[in-house]
Amino acid sequence: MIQELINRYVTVSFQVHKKAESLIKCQLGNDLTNDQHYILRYMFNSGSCTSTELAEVFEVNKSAITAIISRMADRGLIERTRDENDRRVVYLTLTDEGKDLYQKAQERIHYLVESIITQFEEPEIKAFINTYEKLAQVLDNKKLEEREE
Amino acid sequence: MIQELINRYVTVSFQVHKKAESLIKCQLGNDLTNDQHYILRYMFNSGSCTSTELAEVFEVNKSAITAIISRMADRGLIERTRDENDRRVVYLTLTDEGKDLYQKAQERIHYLVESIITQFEEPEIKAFINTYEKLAQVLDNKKLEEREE
DNA sequence: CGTGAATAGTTAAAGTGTTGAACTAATTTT
DNA sequence: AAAATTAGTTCAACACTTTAACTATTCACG
Repeated sequence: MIQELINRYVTVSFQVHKKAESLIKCQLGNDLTNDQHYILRYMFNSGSCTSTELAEVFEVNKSAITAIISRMADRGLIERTRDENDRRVVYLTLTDEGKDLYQKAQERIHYLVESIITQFEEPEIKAFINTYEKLAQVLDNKKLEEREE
Repeated sequence: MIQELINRYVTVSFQVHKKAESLIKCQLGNDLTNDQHYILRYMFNSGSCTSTELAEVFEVNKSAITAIISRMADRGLIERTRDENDRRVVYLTLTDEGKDLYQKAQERIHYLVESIITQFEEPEIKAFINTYEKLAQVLDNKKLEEREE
C-alpha cells in the first residue's frame, strides 16, 4: 500500500520536475538560465544578501556562488559592495537592470503557471498547494536532521 | 484570487524542486549524478532505447545525450549495439552493473520518500498524488501545444 | 536507378554550473 | 600577540548543455 504510493510519488515527481524545468527554460529563453533566474528570484525577495547566505540556501559550495555571481555581475545584473564594518563581507544587490529582467521573467512564468492552474478546479488546486506547502516544510526539517547527524 | 494561487504555486514549486533535488543528490552520493540517475531510471523501465528517443524525452539536444551516454558507457553502465537492419541506429541497453546501480539508488530514494510520505495522512497524500498525476498530464499537453506552434 | 533530402549519431568548441583544495584578507578567540 | 575562524576568491577538474559541422546510412522520387 505505502509502497504503491511511494512508487507513484517517485514516478510523478520526477516527471513533473523535469517537464516544469524545461517549460521554464523555454519561457526564460536566452535571457537567463534557470539557476540565474532562481538567484534573481531569491535576491529580489530578500533585498540584499551575501555569498555565504546564497550558498547555504541553495546548498552548493561557496565557489559555485562566486562563479555564478561573477557572470551575473559581468552582465550588470548584480552589484557587489564591501561591508565597511566587517571588510570580509561582500553585500550583493540587484541593479535596476537585474530587477527589470527578473520582473519580465516572472511575468512570463506567471502566464505559464496560470495556463496550467486554470485547467484544474479551484478546490483541487487549493488543496494541492496546501499539501505542497506542508511538503516544503517537511523537506526543510529533513535538511536540518541531516545537518545534525 | 487566481493571482494569489499562482504566487503560492510558483513559490512553493521552486522551493520543493530545489530541495528535492539536493536531497536526492545527497542520497546518490558519488555513485551517480542526478541526470545519470534519471537516464538510468528511464532505461530501466523502457528496456532498450536510442539516443534520439532520450533526446526527445528529456528535451535536450542529441549531442548532450551522446556526451552523457559516453560517460556512462565508459563506466560500464550502458552498452551500445548497432542495429543490423538500419545501421544508422544505435541501441542503448543497461549492463547488469547499470541495473544493479540503479536498483541500489532506487532503494535509497524510496527510503527517503517513505520518510517524507509517512509524515502525511494517507487521504491527503493520495489526493495530492492524484492531482500531481493530472498535472503531469497537463504539462505533457503543454509540450505538444508548443510543438504545434 | 541515381541523386538529393532526410535521419541517426558523433565530434568539437564554447559556455554554464559544480566541487575540493589552496589561497588572501579580515576578524575573533584565547 | 598567536592561533583559530570566517568571508570570499582562484584554480583545476569534471558534468552538462548548445550550436554547427561532420560521417554514415537510408529514403524519396523524377
